[in-house]
Amino acid sequence: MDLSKYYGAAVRQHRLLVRLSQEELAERAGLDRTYVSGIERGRRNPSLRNLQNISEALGVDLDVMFATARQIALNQSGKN
Amino acid sequence: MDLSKYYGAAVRQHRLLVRLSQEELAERAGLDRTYVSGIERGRRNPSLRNLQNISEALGVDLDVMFATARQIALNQSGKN
DNA sequence: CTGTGACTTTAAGTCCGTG
DNA sequence: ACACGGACTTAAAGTCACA
Repeated sequence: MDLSKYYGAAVRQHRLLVRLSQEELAERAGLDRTYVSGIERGRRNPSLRNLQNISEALGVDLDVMFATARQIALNQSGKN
Repeated sequence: MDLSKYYGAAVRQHRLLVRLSQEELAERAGLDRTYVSGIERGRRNPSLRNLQNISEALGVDLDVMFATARQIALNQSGKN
């Protein structure tokens, strides 16, 4: 199972919820814009430190991020 | 805040709960034993893929792992 | 505003050992 | 069964020009 893909989707979902652009999120997290882009598309395998940075920038705890990721994964396989 | 420290404590807590040694956990997760040791001591910054590998090896979802980590962090600062 | 490939630098992760 | 270290290989971090 490709978790990075669902994690990326969760990041995007929370980012849009708080109406940030990738650039704004990147700046808040102290990361490059293109790196955040890569994460949202599931092309990156971020380290714990960056998972935490992004979580804090979004104002969401990491466990919530991964709970969201799991929900997205379930909805994908459910295919409603 | 040093999340890797609390994440490491959460790994150890769940590992002891299912009565695995570090070596057994490492083998199940496809990782090196010294690496798992480093993670539990908060000296490592593991990637998402390995966070997932460890979670699966422990039979615990990632969001639960991080919820545990947060509980441990809270109990530390509470110091009851 | 975002996706993408290519790239260099840094850190992750392995393997050998010790007490 | 675990902590810890050194040397090593591999992958992630981090950046860029361009679509």
